[in-house]
Parts: sequence; C-alpha cells; structure tokens
Amino acid sequence: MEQQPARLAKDRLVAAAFELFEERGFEGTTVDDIAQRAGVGRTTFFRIYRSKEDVIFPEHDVLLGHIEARLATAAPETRGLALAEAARIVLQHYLAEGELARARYRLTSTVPTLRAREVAGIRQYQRLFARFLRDWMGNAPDGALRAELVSAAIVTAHNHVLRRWLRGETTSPGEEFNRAMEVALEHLETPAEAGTAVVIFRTSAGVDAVVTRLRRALEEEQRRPLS
Amino acid sequence: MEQQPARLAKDRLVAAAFELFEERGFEGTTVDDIAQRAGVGRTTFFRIYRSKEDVIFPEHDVLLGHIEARLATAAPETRGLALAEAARIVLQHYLAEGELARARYRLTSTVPTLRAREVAGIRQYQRLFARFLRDWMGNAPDGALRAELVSAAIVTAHNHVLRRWLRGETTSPGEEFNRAMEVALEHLETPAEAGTAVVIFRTSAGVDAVVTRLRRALEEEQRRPLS
DNA sequence: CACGGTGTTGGTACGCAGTATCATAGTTGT
DNA sequence: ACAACTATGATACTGCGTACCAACACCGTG
Repeated sequence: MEQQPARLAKDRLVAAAFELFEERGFEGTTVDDIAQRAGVGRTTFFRIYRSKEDVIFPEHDVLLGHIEARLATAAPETRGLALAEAARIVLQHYLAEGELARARYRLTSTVPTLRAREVAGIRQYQRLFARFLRDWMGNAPDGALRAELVSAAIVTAHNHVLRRWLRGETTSPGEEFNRAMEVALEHLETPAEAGTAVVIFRTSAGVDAVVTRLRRALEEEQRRPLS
Repeated sequence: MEQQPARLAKDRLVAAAFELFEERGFEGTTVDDIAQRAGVGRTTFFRIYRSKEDVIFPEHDVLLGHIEARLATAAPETRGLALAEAARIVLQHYLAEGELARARYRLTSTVPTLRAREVAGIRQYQRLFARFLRDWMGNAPDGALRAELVSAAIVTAHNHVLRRWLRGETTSPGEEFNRAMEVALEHLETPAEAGTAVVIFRTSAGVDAVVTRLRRALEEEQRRPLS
C-alpha cells in the first residue's frame, strides 16, 4: 500500500511525471524522482515505459490503431468522410485529455528532444494516411506523390486546429476542424452533403476551350458523387 | 600532426563517424571510437558537435540560412518561383553530397532516434516556408492555415523526390522535382511562363451558374498574371 | 629570452539514462 | 504445504553529455 494501490502504477507514473515536469522541468527531474513519487522502483518505471520521453506520449500507439481501424473500414464511396473522421479521432482524443494535453504541449514547445519525438509521432500518422491513400489511388498518375500530399494536408489541417486549441486561441475546435478539413481537401473532393463543386483546370488554351471542358467535367461530376 | 593536419578536425570527425556507423552501426559505436579514429580527444568531439547525432546533420543550419535568404529576396511577383527555388536548394545540396547523403539515409531509416531528429529538421524547413507564406498572405481568409498547407505541400513534394533519389529510384531528380512542385502547387498559383490557369469554385448552384461565374473569373485572371 | 595573456586541446570526474542480472517477495495451482 | 510462475526492486554496468582543470601552443611586450 504505497499511495493508491487501486490506481495502476502506469497511471501513477504518468501523473507523477507530469507533476514533476511542471515543477522542475523535464531535464530537471530524474527517473528516480518520478519513480519515487509514484511509489515504485526505478526498474518498474523502465519496465512500463521504455524511456523518460515515453511517459509523455503514452497513448500514441493506441491512437494509431484507432486511425488504422477507421480507415480500414471505409467503403470506396465514403473514403473522403473516413479521412476526416480518422483525423478527428486524434483531435477528440486530445480534447478529452484536456489539461493534460496542454501540459504536454508546454513540454514539447520547450524541450527540443520532446519536440523531435512529437513530430516523429505526427509523421507516423501522416505515413499511415498516405499508405491508405496510396492503395486507394491505384495506378493513378503521380499516385504516390498525391497520396503524400493529401496526407500531409490532412495532418497539417488537423495540427493547425489542435495547436490553436492547445494555445487557447479557440473555444470551438470541432467547428474549426470542419472548416480546416474543408480547406485542406477542397481541391480534392466534393463533399456530397454540402453540394459543393470544385473544378481545377490547367491549360494554355483560351477561355472558351476551358469552359467547354469544364462543362463536360461538371456534368460528369454530378453523376459520380465522390472521387 | 595526427593524421591529416591539413584537413580540419571537423571534417575528420564526420568522415570517421560515417565510416564507423557503416561498420558497426550507430549504437554500436561510441563517441570515443569516433574521436579516436579522427585523432582527437573525446572532449574535442563534443566541443565541435553537441551530440553524437549532430555529427550526422552538420549542414542543417547552413541550409536553413540559404533558404531564408532566397525567400527573403523574393519580389512579390516572383514569390511562386522563389518557393520552388528555395526548395530546390535543399535538393541540390543532397544531390551534391552524393553517397554521403545516401549513407545518412540508411542511418535515418534504421535508427529511430535519428529518424526523429531528421523529421524535426524537416519540420524546421516547413516552419520557415510557412513563416514567409504567412507574411505574404496578409489577412487573407484562412491565411495561417493556408500558409501551413502550402508549406507542407512544398516540403512533401521535395521529400518525395529526394527519397526517390536516395533510394536509387530515379536518375533525373531535377526533372521529377519540377513535376512534383507543379503538382504540389497546381491549385495555388499560375506560373506565368507556362500560361497555366487554375480556377476553383465552390457553390451549390447548377452547372450554368458555375460556368458563368467561371467565365468572368477566367477573363479577370488573364489580366492579372499572378495571384 | 623571459614573461604573462589568450585560446585550443585532452584528461578526469560526475550525473543520469537505459540495460542486464539477480534476489525476494506475492500469487496461483495442486 | 510445496512448487512454479510473475512482479518487483536492488545492484552493477555502459555510455552520453557536462564541468572542470591542467598542459601546451601561439601571441605581443618588456
């Protein structure tokens, strides 16, 4: 009966770590300090978390799993929605964390090694999105590149809103997320529910030729609800 | 007169480090090993490079400076070009490094901590681009978000081509870079030299209304060469 | 030449992260 | 009650990174 034997050592370690990081900073606290405050031995800390940094990102792998599951269950017609919803899973996770997420943000903003660790995690999200997009695109021209561009746009839009919320610059992150996702993907797809049409042409021809091609493309687009 | 007093210790350390990393792997070699092969003391190593990882990314800060200089000298009409050229600076740097760049790629692909360090560097590039784009956009709607999206697209396109070259999947990275940049920015701007037109509409109106508005926009676009 | 000043180098010691090993519980099954 | 298994914590060790200090240059000045 150290402190709260009911609470798992895993959670006690996270709580102790964040407390101490706030009090003395990341490099100012040793693993011994964390373990001691959590009421466990140093060995136990490393048995649960592989490194001092790991205790700050405990749910990362779980989140990756959720995203993959959401993307894997997407039907061909609802892939656009699946992308947005998968990204929203991450946002909602941070929102649910509340102050803990903000504490993590303060740390990653301050300590370079933690910043590096975080962007590496973001990169994993991006690669996961890109993997699915790559598969969905088949052998489209520039498929690999476009898959990476779209995944980058999704992750960037998500992080933009998330960081605004973390900094306290918005109180309606959910709505901003919708808008950001719309902007990020506006040149990619046509959200069926909004009746939005996006048309992109590249040509050196005159206006009339462009309009002709556009009319054809628009009519074709109305029959197929999603790209 | 240890080994080659003409060559600076800085360069000898880099050479020794990459040799040993190839022979024994990153974690298999100690800083003592590197210093010894370079003919200097361990203290000197840490005096020149702050960490064992730093010796792998020695030119990073210099590159950041080059990019910033290129972006800072961009006239308002040539900003699109400046973005592409700034990104190309990085590509050209790696191409000039040749086998050294490939050795670094092998390391970052293998060792997670180096991977994290590299993506952190990439993130710095991206933030640099975003900073300039943000300034250039003034108070446009969603300016901050769009600045981040464009910078993400640039960096993603660059990395796509760079990685293909690093993996030996292309022998004409310069041309692929042009194409990738075109794809990444195709919905953003109108390269004057190519006579390209990009038009984006969002509406719930019918085809005819869209076409009317498009015609007006296209004609207006032809008078103004760049956004 | 002697002299102190300055700057570079290498050696030693230290703190701490992370790994490996082992002894000691506590738990479960029989 | 005894054995097998698991979880825990203590100890020792390697190696990174920092701090400090001594040795050795290369200066110009007296």
